[in-house]
Amino acid sequence: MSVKPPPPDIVIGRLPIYLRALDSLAKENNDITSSYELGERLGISSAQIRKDLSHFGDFGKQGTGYNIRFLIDQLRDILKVNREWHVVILGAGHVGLALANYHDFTNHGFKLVGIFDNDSEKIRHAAGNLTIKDTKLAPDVIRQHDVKIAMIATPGAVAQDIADMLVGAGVQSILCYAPTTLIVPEDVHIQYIDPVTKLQHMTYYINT
Amino acid sequence: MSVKPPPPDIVIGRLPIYLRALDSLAKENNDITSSYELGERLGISSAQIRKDLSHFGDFGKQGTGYNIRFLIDQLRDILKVNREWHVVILGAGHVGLALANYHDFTNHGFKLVGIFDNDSEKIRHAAGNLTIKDTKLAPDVIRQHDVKIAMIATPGAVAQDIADMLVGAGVQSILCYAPTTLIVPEDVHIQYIDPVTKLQHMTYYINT
DNA sequence: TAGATTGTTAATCGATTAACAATC
DNA sequence: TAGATTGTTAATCGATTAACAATC
Repeated sequence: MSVKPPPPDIVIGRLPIYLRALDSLAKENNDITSSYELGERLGISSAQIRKDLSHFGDFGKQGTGYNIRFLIDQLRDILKVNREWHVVILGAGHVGLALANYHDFTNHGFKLVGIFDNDSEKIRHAAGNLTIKDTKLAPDVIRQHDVKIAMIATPGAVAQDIADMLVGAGVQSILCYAPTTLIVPEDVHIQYIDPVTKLQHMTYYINT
Repeated sequence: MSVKPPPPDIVIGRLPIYLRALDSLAKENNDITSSYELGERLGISSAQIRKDLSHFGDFGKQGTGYNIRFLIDQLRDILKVNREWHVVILGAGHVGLALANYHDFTNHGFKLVGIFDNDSEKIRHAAGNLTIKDTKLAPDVIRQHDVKIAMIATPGAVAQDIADMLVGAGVQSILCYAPTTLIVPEDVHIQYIDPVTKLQHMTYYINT
């Protein structure tokens, strides 16, 4: 008896990209699309798109393609983004404040429920719809709002301590803007957003 | 006669992470390190680190490990970050302004030489050390300062037009904060930073 | 029906890991 | 010298692609 292996993480990572492209096709008043059209828009082979989707079900029709609304709904189910998630921000510097004002979170079901900083100068000031609170209060807020997702926008030097605190309070997903690698238990997922390392990746290829 | 294949892009992408870890080891007053220690810090196998580095040279000593200062210098050479790069920002919303105030760019040799927006309300206002200029002026500034790197922080809907303009003006590397996939010539490199797709990648794994 | 496009298989391609001789 | 760690090889593992029968 063979057990079906879980879909590869690299495939999971492409689903949000597919979803974004489908949303934009829907906004342009299309009803159906094909793996070819989608691949064209994303610079991905049609075979890869079909293979990726086949991990989760048969969503298309031979000869026709994919119903866009239907595929959007399926992907939103798979990714669990068909609900509202509560999110906290740690650090209220320029990055944290930009995140607090980023409307695409709300548009996609990510509701900000807290922003925290250690700096008493910043505490009680506004940030988007929120008021900056002392970092000490973060665990309480996380538990009260059943927060599973946090964004770290602190200096690199304190990011690991913050991550430990978040994990202790029940956070399972961390979006890390701090320029450092975090060590967390393996059931906690991290995505890194460090513009400097991304720029350094590209400078390799620049010919002057 | 066999031609050595170029190092894989996935390896290039890890070098900045190694560099960052080495910088932090150096700051802690270490002189040497090993592939084991580095792997420990980064959650990467020591074999992978050695293999990755071996694409570029023999940087270590058997029995001893790697001289940190030396390896940092080598990696900075390889990645071409041992010089100053001029960078422009397109879009002066919250994200663009946060980027204009992000000091890690300057610390790593990325010098901001322009920030642009279409909104006449924003033009002539300050952003970090810069003054926001009309987007129409971007091609001139890019050519004057020999800019090869741009960051797009505009709404998704205009990002492709902006990218076309940048490529036309000579930009080879684009860091894209706009939530869309860009189509560019193959000698132009793009890195995407879309927090929403990264969050959606992680929600898949959350158990409630 | 004829044309189009899926889902899937098998082949190819590429990346990671384990193991170890070389050697500091 | 003995212990440690590299650089490299071969084996393993995993991801992508090409091709096509199935079928709408």
